[in-house]
Amino acid sequence: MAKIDDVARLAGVSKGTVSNVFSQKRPTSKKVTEKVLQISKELNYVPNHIARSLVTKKTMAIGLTIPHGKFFFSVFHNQFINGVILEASNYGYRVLLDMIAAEEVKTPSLASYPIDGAIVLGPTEEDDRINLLYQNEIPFVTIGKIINKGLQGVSTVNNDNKQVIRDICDYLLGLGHRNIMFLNAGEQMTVSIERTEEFVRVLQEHGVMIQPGMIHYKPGIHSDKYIKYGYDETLHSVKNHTERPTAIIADDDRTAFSALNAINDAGLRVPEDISLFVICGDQSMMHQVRPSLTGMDLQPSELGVQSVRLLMHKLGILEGSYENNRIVPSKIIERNSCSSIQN
Amino acid sequence: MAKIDDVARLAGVSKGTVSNVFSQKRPTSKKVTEKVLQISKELNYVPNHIARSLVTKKTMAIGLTIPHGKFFFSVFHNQFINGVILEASNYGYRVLLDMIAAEEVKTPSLASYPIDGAIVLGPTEEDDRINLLYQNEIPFVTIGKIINKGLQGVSTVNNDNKQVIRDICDYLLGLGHRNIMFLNAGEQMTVSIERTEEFVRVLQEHGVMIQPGMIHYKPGIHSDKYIKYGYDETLHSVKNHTERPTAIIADDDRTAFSALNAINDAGLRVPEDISLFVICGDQSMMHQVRPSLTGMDLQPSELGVQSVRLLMHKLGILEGSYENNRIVPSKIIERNSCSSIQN
DNA sequence: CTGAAAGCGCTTACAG
DNA sequence: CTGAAAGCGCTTACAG
Repeated sequence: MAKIDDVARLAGVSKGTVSNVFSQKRPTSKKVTEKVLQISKELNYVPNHIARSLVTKKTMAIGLTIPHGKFFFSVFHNQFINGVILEASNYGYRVLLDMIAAEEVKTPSLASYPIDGAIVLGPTEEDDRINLLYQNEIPFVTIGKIINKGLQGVSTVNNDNKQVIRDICDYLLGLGHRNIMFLNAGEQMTVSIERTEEFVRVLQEHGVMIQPGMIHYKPGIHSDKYIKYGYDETLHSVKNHTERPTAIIADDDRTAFSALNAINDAGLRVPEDISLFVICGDQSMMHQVRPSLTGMDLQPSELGVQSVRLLMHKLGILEGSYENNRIVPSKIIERNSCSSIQN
Repeated sequence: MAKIDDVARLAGVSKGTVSNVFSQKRPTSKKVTEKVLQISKELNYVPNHIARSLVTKKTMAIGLTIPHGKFFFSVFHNQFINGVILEASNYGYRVLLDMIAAEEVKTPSLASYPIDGAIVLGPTEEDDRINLLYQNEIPFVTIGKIINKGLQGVSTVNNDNKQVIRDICDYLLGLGHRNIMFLNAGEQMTVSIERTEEFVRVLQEHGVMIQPGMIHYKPGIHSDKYIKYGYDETLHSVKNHTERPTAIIADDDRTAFSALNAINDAGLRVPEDISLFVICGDQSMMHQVRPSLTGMDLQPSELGVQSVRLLMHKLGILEGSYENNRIVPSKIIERNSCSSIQN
């Protein structure tokens, strides 16, 4: 590969000038510019990104750290990543997919991360990934709330989980439902905790007592119950004819499918007998299935876009003041799986 | 951030020695090793990845180039990427998500790609991304066949598209189906071309004439017909009671849903009236839906793993001889959407 | 608008 | 097993 010296020599200019033609950081005369460009094309020259990075201290890449595990990608993550890549490319940034494994954190014998900043997906309490970034002084943005008293100026992009649940409950209560079952996400996740709190609060505001068995949590990803989460819980509750729920809130589309199957297997129908609401699912899938599924649009792609923008602010690429905690709005998309209760 | 000079000075050794402690490329005495490690820990020192790359000419990153567009991520891509990341991390490699836009290719004013090799998803004929990689002398592996006479030693990982179609046809023919509708992928894709060829061949071998309207192609992603592909085609063919298909092969799960909806809307049932076969879909989704969908398991994750291995061979990381074109096997997963024809 | 030179933080023959 | 020095391919004050 040709290097800057080759181009400089053949173009009869200095290395600095060649550099400026490509970086545009200082003006170059039209004549010189053309000559340099022509020679570069002939030599198939392109500036070496690594060498440039070494002096500019910028890699023009952001890391997207994803939780370690085999099944980490959901449609939600998908769309999120989509938004991240698209927005990052607007600033000339590339995205480095990073799956920081636990072992890696313990043996930091590796070279420092070649990224300018990071976006952390699914942060947990005591998150090693975050500590690592913090130690290496790499600016980062987390998706979802992070509980960590030690760290200062942590930036977060998130849906308003409480508002989401409030909206859903208001919607179902408005349809006359009083007995609502909630198939929540994993118990240890901060999002689940917030949701449950708000779920209980809203229902109590409306004078609805929380019964045992009304709230369930998704089993761990390595549990064999993981894959059929929603089925047994629904079937069990539905068989109880006196107190059976008239509406079910499902964490994601897959859970909703399981619930739907259980309802059908019990000889009941959605939405005539039981309404079904999906918090987080693939919109086009929810649209195509019969009955089509009413649910929330959490705008994962927008979450991705906003997290990149926030990071760009922290990196000084984007100027102006900014809010360290951004909320991405969500809205209910009504389809055919919820109906008002028949008395 | 501390640098190698700081560590060397405080540890009372040369930079070269510090370098060796971290890289392990030359032996260091236990005493020196411990001292260096201790000082490094105190200073929070980690070798600078960029500086290292500049001299070693290795970035320890591979690029995953994905087609430009807003909806590029399907479940298939998902799982594929999953396999890529997991396998790459086994060799200490990171994955740079790259969405080479058309404009970018035209203005190569950007710095050379900081990657050691690349995996190209969804190559098309006359693919600018491939030309770019070729020009920059970056080793790459394509997923799916690439038609390009000019390039030598191109490596490819792929399913055996013809075998896939042959297996599917054999399966359906074995169930007694003779009138099979094929909802294929996009017309311009090499995979579609191969599939159609084989579809026609197998059916003709069994004495089945190809009728007009038996083979359809997925509209472009920006077409408004894209989202409902499969519905109109199915409804139209199903209404024709004398010649209606008894089996439908759908490119992906979404297309299958559309077909399923059309069949139901026409008052028919799957699989009693019409069998439905999915080529490429999310297995767990296909499992959960009712009726559960019989289809192919293309092992996208394995495709990812194999493409990384092949690339590692090309990079000289993995030794030994290797086959430049790898085939990942696929198998039929029988569920409840196909049944033998009732005469 | 352009050039000469120092320097970014490492690794790697070379020598011992 | 260790050190001194050159060099990886750029950018960037500094000077003109």
